[in-house]
Amino acid sequence: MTTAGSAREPKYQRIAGALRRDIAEGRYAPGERLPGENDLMAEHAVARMTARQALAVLQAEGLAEARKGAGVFVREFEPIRRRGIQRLSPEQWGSGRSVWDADIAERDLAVEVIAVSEVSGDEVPSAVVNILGTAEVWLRRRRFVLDGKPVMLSVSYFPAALVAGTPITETDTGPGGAYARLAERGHAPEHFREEIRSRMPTADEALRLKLAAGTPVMLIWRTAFSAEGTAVEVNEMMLDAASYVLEYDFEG
Amino acid sequence: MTTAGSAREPKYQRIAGALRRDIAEGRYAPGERLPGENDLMAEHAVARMTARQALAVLQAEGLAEARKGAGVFVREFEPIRRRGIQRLSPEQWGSGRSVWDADIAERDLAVEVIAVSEVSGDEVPSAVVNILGTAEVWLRRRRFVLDGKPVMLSVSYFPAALVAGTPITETDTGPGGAYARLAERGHAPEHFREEIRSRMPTADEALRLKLAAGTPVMLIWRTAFSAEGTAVEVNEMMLDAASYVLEYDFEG
DNA sequence: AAGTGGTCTAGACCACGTT
DNA sequence: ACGTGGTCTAGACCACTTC
Repeated sequence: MTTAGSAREPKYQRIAGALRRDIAEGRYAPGERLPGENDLMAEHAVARMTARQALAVLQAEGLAEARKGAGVFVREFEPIRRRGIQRLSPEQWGSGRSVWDADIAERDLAVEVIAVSEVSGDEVPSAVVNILGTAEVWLRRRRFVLDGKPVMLSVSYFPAALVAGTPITETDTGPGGAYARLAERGHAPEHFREEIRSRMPTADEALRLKLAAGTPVMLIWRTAFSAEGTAVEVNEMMLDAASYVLEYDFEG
Repeated sequence: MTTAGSAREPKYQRIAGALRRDIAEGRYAPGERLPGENDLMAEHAVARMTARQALAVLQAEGLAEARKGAGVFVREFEPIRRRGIQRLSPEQWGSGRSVWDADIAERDLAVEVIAVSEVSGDEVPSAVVNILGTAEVWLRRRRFVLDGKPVMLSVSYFPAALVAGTPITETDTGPGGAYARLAERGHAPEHFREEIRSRMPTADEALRLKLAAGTPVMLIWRTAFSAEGTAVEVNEMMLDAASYVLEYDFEG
């Protein structure tokens, strides 16, 4: 049940369909340049706007990517495998490694700490207040950059009462990261919940993640609970969906 | 005499931004109609294509939805909460309930069995062959429809050697579903792995899920392993991302 | 019947990247 | 310098929904 190509398929869909088939069948390889607006106008005898519309379809599907002044190219990607469960075991952060280390072995990674600050009241999203049970929190805002491209934005919220005076309130949280510090204070995270959504980014979000058109984001909201069942961290992550595969292993 | 539009931001982005703000601040409620092309042309003194482009931005972000002949409307969502782990415990399918029952309590659900067939060789995706270790498989293709809208497409693959002669090869798998039948044969699924990706759908996929523009899909590839560690099922699911929140609970 | 979005044309100027 | 995609205009006809 593909195309159906029935009587009245719009021209731009027809053109887009032909290009899509060519990409799928490898006639245009990842990274290769596709026929441009002028090529399509000549080849199919259509107006510029119609050729544009055809290329826009492929970009909206995430199959192609326009580079100003250069052309439209077939997209290529190589996703990061993020293991949702093993990566959070104490063996990971207990040994002085951050959980992120578990994800990528030998690629050029930079973790930028954008902000570490104490906030309260209206400045804290009400969903976070509800989960943590307090509006007095420390916030850590970070950006993860892989091979020069931002792949994830992250905001972690910690109850101020638990982390005041620890390195969690500083740029460098020390060996093992924030979870190791929480454990030293007797609030080791033991139970986790991750909620996953996906949607298209706003213009602003697309800018901050340098997303190509047609790329969704995945939103992960993680809550970490201590042994007593109290929430000790809420972490809102926004991932470039083209850069990630999430993996969860569990017993039935 | 064009333009030059005072600032660097294109007109259509300016118009889209104003509408986006209005939506965020509740001046247009979910389901409500937005100003149409003609309204925007008059209000901002622009050409039809420019007004269209502004509305296209909001649709691409998943914020708005066009209905032919009617107008452009603010989208509304009410996601299904899919619990990735508890839903697959033996208590669920062991008691004669299908795992799906765990997701939605009181909404109008229909599970359509599209196809049940034996396939082999080239007809089986090579990724599936690699995991199951055989190219002789039974396939079950289903569609899940909630409140009249398709929300998930699913294809399950089972090794033919394990399921031949069982109700898994028929339309109705019986109480507890396929997993209960596997358990009766001594191949109870015990370990699961789910891989999650997200991307924009192709035109064909959007049609089959009746997706609004600007809606990504989430792809879940689940592999079920028996106690001996052999793969007994591979399930490829494609979900309407606007209809789902995935949830995973686990210990550190 | 009126209004809506969907498609399409045939021009134009611009900012940008490659050459 | 040239070709590329990005933006924009001012028209047009169509299919569809709503009244």
